[in-house]
Amino acid sequence: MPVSETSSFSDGDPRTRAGLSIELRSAVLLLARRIRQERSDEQITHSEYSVLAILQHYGPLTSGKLAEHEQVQPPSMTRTLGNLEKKGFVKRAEDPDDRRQVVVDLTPAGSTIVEDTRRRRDAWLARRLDALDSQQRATLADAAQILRVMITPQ
Amino acid sequence: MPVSETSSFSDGDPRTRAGLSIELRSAVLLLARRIRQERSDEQITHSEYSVLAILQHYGPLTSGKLAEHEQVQPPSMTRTLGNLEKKGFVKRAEDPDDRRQVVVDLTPAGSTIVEDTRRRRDAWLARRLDALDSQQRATLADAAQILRVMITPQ
DNA sequence: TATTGTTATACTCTATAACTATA
DNA sequence: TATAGTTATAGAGTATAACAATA
Repeated sequence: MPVSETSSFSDGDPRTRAGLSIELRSAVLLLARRIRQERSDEQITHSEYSVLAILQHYGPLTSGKLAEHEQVQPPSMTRTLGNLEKKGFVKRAEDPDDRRQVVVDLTPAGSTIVEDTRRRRDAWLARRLDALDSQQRATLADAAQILRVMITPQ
Repeated sequence: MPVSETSSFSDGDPRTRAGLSIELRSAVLLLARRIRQERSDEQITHSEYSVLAILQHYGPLTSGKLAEHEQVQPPSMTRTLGNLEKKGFVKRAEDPDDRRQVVVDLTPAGSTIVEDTRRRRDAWLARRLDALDSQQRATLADAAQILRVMITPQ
């Protein structure tokens, strides 16, 4: 491998447009896999935790709104909610004003687990962020903002 | 929600340590899903493409080296290689010096498909990167480098 | 008719455990 | 015994298509 290379690919210099695409994609896919594998609390998966965290923040939401927030298709949310309901962490109820809609809310157990889980679930990533200097953290913070805008459906 | 907030979570200010963890995780997971869903060429999945790209760059590698490069367990790589072999894009051969090892290489069809696919597969991400200004792209490039180091097993 | 959610089904990605062949 | 890879099995996450209930 030539000494000038900083990555695995011959066009992988992240300062070029093609290189940025390659490097960003590779880094993002690896990090996503790592995050999903962090299951310090065996009671809930990452997707489930994510739904509980939304409900904790926003309060009761319909299945459709949750799917939209998570950018998944409705059947995917139905499945996640089914699992959460089986575990006793959410309850589903018909909206009395529009009985097609299902309003989802945390149970007390769900409230407890999402609070208890947050710090443990964050441990892996937080530990690595702590190992960075403040300049690097600032760069990642900026990057997260840019990515959020990029990802938002146009 | 306080006006100072930039995100969905009450501790989601990416300038705080907890907020950075939350924002980065959310952005990374969404982007990873989007990238995996980009299958402009229906012949290969993203994981398969990724293996072909490595082989194109490095030349023939053992199954173990490929698993290490992709940071997956050996059986995961076995499965991906099996799929690629069925599709005629790689061939596997015993290493004559150590017959436990399997050396994997691109077939001519594999070489063709990885080249043909690269630009199409990159289209979604590249389009969005092109919409950014050069300062934002530089930030993402820096972030990709930082993430690469963070992710690397310690 | 249009919308909301569910069921049925299938595919991708990944893992762990147990095994085979070779060193 | 140790290593490289495979087979068997399972689970998470997601999708599309077809459907039911309600508006």
